[in-house]
Amino acid sequence: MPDEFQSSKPIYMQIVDKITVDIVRGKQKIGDKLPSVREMAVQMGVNPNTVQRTYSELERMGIVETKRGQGTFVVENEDLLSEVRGSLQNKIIQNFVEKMEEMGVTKQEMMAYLKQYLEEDSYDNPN
Amino acid sequence: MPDEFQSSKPIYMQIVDKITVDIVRGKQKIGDKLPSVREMAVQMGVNPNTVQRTYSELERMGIVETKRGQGTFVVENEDLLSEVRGSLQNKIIQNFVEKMEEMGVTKQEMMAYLKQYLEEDSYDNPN
Amino acid sequence: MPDEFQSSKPIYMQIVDKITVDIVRGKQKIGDKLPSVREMAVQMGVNPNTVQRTYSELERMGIVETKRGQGTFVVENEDLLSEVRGSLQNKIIQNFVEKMEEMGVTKQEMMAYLKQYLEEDSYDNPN
Amino acid sequence: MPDEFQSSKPIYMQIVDKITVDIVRGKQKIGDKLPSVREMAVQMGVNPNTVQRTYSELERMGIVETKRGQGTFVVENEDLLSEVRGSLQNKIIQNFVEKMEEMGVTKQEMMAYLKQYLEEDSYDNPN
DNA sequence: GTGGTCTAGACCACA
DNA sequence: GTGGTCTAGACCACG
Repeated sequence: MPDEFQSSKPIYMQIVDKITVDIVRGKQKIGDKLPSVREMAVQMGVNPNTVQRTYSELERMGIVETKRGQGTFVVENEDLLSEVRGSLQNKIIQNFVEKMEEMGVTKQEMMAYLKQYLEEDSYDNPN
Repeated sequence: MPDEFQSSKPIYMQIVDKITVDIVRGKQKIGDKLPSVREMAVQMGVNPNTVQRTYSELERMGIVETKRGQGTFVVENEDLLSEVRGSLQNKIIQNFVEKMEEMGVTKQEMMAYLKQYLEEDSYDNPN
Repeated sequence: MPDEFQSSKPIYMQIVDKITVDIVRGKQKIGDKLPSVREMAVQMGVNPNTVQRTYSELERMGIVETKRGQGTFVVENEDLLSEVRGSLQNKIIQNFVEKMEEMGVTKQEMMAYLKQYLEEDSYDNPN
Repeated sequence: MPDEFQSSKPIYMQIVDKITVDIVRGKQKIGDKLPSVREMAVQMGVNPNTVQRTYSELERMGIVETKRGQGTFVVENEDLLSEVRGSLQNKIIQNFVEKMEEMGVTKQEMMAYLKQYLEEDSYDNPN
């Protein structure tokens, strides 16, 4: 099995992921204006073109819309955002299960280990 | 020069991870001889130097030992392997929890979502 | 410096086209007074200078005439307007045929496709 | 009605259109390799990045696929290409009908004018 | 000021 | 050699 070593995700996609999470978990609210391309470029320490590409991708995904000469805004469509949120969570769970199965862990064990981990964690950080 | 963006893990480390998993989950048993550097290089489709670095790293981690003129063998130390196995699993769980928390998911929800996912999955793939 | 790519037609020419169509299809009748340069500029959301150039061009084309102190009027020459109308229609047809030929569509097919399109369209919008 | 003047389509989209037509009408056959990004850039008198963007868009549209280190190829899916062809033709027809209607031409007249135009054209260029 | 496009030139992983 | 990403710096149309 030659040839399947992951090269790092492109920067503009890493930013896409970051912003998507921010939007989906409500850190950026519906209708909010995102920082301008140039601002965001400075914040991220990246070239404006890279951010531009990020914003294009976000628009293509439909979770952001741009108004000419005004800026880029979180789309006002709660349903879409919910859907994206669900899909992201599912991907995380799926990844987790796959990796655990690869380690030879059964489903019952996964549940047990997770429960244990969360309970230990709760002494410092009760929830 | 942005620096907060992850570049891909070096290939030799990706192979380290892969072999570690193979050993820890018993695909490579205690005392087994690993393929020679050249063989492994062919199998992985990479340069022998890369495999050499991989084996060095595995030896440094203590889960493999080289016998001059004979080859590279999985170390005969069940306790160590157990420890490594536990540590790997913990890392996977930790990563999962962090990502879910980043999405604003509470611990209760994590358990519920995972349970649901595993149950859905079981129709085709009962375990 | 690539040069074979169309840059957008100047705005004043786009307005020329628009007004020409309005006149030729009778939305602006023979002898009608066009809005003043300032009015039209507001209507179109452009600079008055731009409209000025538009009116000059329309006058050069002969389909409009300016009377000092009174305004700009559609020329009272039905024949000329007919001619312009025919020429515009011909340009549209020509453009259509060229594009279809570029797609490798034969003349018979053009007729057939157009007929089909118009008939489908007629369920909602009979004419 | 201020504000609807067409700015020229971006160069990379003009190239997209051009290549799409070439593919769809069979000038570029199924499985054919497109010129490399750099070659095409020279041919078109354009920056390689612009062509790169064109190729990305073509891939996004699904009518082209790229093989790492090998090149960009026309996708081997006759059905998809047929569909695209139909859609392009429809767009041309639709544009034609809209413009003619804007000129106050009825459907019957469109058919008649087109027929007449095609027949006149046939003296030089019989088909 | 905003987003969008384009060029020039560079570096990367891949085959 | 191929496609893909990134930077730097420029210009545009828009509100």
